[in-house]
Amino acid sequence: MSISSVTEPPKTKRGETSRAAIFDAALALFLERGYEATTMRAIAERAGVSLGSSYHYFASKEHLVLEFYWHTHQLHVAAIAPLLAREHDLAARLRGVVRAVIVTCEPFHAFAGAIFGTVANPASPLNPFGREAKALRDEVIELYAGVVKGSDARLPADIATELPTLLWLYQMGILYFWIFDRSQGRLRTLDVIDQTTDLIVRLLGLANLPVLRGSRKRVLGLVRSIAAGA
Amino acid sequence: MSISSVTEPPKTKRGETSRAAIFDAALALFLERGYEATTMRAIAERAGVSLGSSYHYFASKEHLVLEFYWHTHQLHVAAIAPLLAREHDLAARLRGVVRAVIVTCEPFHAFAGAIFGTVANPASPLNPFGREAKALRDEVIELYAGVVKGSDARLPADIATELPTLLWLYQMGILYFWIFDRSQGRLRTLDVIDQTTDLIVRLLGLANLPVLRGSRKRVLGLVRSIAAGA
DNA sequence: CAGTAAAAGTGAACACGTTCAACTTGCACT
DNA sequence: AGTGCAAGTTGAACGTGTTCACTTTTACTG
Repeated sequence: MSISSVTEPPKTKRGETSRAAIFDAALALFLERGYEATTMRAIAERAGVSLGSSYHYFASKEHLVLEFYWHTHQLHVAAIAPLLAREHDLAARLRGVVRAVIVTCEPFHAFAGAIFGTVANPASPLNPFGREAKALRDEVIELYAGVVKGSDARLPADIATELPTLLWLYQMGILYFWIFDRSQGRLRTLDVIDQTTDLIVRLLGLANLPVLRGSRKRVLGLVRSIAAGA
Repeated sequence: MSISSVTEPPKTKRGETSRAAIFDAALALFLERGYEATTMRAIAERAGVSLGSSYHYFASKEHLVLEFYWHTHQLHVAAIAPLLAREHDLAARLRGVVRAVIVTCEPFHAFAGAIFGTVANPASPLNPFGREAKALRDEVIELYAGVVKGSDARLPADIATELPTLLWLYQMGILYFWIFDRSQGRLRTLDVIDQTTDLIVRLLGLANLPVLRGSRKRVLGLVRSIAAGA
């Protein structure tokens, strides 16, 4: 498990304490008031440090968001460990893992939109495809590689190579849908997850059919070319 | 052709002049310095109005971005008119229309990332799925409905209904890719467009195959359910 | 033409994210 | 104990987007 550092990690005990206090304060305030209504001054005050100190540990308010992503990612990893150990059917693994994403993030739904938007900005180096998010991105892709590898599904090599990246993209799509979902208990998102994971596994089974062979090659070529550029 | 108003339109000649001056100044400054480096004060100054006046016509800096989208949309519509009149092959129409999007937007590539990110924010009512962007969204979807309808392709009714919305989504995906594309002459994006439009048309042809029937129904059901929620 | 209400226009003031130069703390090494 | 230096800390100051109470201009009516 890698260290979830966004900027340079603290080098002293005191530093670690301050950094944690700042992030904890930020998370608490995001929950209480939402992202935009939470000011850096309020975060610093609640954390018991000065405004300047906050910027010593987090280069910007957005960096607090990236740290938040790390936080939820770790919650997610912990949540799915039992499932991944027990279940070996690909569809069930996929469904469970993606459902766990939105269950994990549910407490943060109210401010997820503001947070997602901030970091989705292509101009920011913190955007999902950008430099500063690479460590997290790689870890999530690795997670999905494990979901596929640990299943009893037998996939062609070319698909198995690109699938984890595609599933990472798919997870982002689900999260985007979830942000807009105002249904009770987020049932619509859960339903979409069930249907799409099923569909994905079904299409994977169909990919070997002669009629789809050509399209499959083209799709994978496209995915490789796109992934190479990012 | 609808009026491209973002907030309430001006009611006097003088108002129209001011509004246009503000937008023109904004566009010029975005081109010169980029989006973030352009301040509302600089826009007001170049437009020859006061800071407060800018906010009389555009409720926020983001609203200037939405107006910018209207602007490029109109350029796009004008650019594709000849093609749509002449060409009736669906693949060619689609390729031409999507290529025209990025050709139209090419002069703005440098600041497109900042602009896209600002308005993609799910927390903003200006986001592509949101209330304030509805008029533009509907118009683009209508444009793609025309692309499909004016072609000689014979599509099943259920697909024809949902396809325009999917193509609008597809266009946003292409734009997102284009933003990150740093290749010379944006050749990578053009290549991706050629391949994906071909692929789309091919898959549409395959949708009637018995093996895909089930998946097709599920995909369309999904699309309908997702579109209904937005 | 006078009156008036809506539209257009103004700039000072506010709160925010961020920067920075100066200050304090604590550890390593002699 | 003393010294040096990196890490940690500070809050005033800057520039930004945005708001608002107010003034000026415009268009229309009796």
